Amino acid sequence: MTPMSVPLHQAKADFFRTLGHPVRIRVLELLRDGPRPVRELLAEIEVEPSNMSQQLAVLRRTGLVSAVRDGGTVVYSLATPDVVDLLAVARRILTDMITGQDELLAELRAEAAK
Amino acid sequence: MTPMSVPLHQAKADFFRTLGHPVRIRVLELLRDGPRPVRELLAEIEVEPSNMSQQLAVLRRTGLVSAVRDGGTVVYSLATPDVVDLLAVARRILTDMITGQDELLAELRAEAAK
DNA sequence: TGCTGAATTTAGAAATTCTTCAATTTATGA
DNA sequence: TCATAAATTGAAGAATTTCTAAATTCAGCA
Repeated sequence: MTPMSVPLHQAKADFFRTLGHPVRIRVLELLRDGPRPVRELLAEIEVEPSNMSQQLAVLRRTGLVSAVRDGGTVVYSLATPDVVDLLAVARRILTDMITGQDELLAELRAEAAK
Repeated sequence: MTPMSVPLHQAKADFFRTLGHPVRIRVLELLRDGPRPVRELLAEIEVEPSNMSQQLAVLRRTGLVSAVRDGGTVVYSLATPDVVDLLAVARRILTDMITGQDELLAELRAEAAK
């Protein structure tokens, strides 16, 4: 049996890890609605320009977004529309988990009221 | 229009970050096929028991898996079947992205054929 | 009780990631 | 050419995460 996919699991982990940053998540969500120049991303997300560039570089390296220079500005867009699905599934899971916590909280309250 | 709350983006990022580790990914994939005791997870994944416990603790904290004690062993299972969808979408994106890297691509295809 | 296997916890060092600041590139307009 | 805006890059220190090893908990059993 092949040394079963150590690099594959690493690749998957690396992929998810690039999503593990609030600024990068916000960028992807903004790009869901279409391409945007860095300037606009900076207007919507509170972060220093250099930090934004760093996070954009991470997304670029992973291949999730692509950048095109247009004169003085650089326009970013999603490299694949599949990212939209991923964010949607993630939101569904988070919604389920938070709902579950609410239910648990309700149970605790009911128990305390006895 | 109300800005999406900062804590929400943090929650999303935290969620993805818990997926950003090869051992944790591997555990979730094994649990896809059903509940398993820690002993079996250790038999399939090359990692020290204490390290495994730590990664399982991360998954537990996030609410992705749940653990039940059965005598001397502890059995883990997926907390929500949605995780399966998430892994599937992620694989689809990876397939698209790494078309140039033949080795990884072959492994992904082999996995899809199971 | 004392022993053993299974699993977790704790603590610390090692490695990685994040943030910030200064310097640099690229294009545009005076 | 010079100046400026937009964006990126590089490097350092701070903050997190990860890994390893030792100690601990828990259940079952001689």
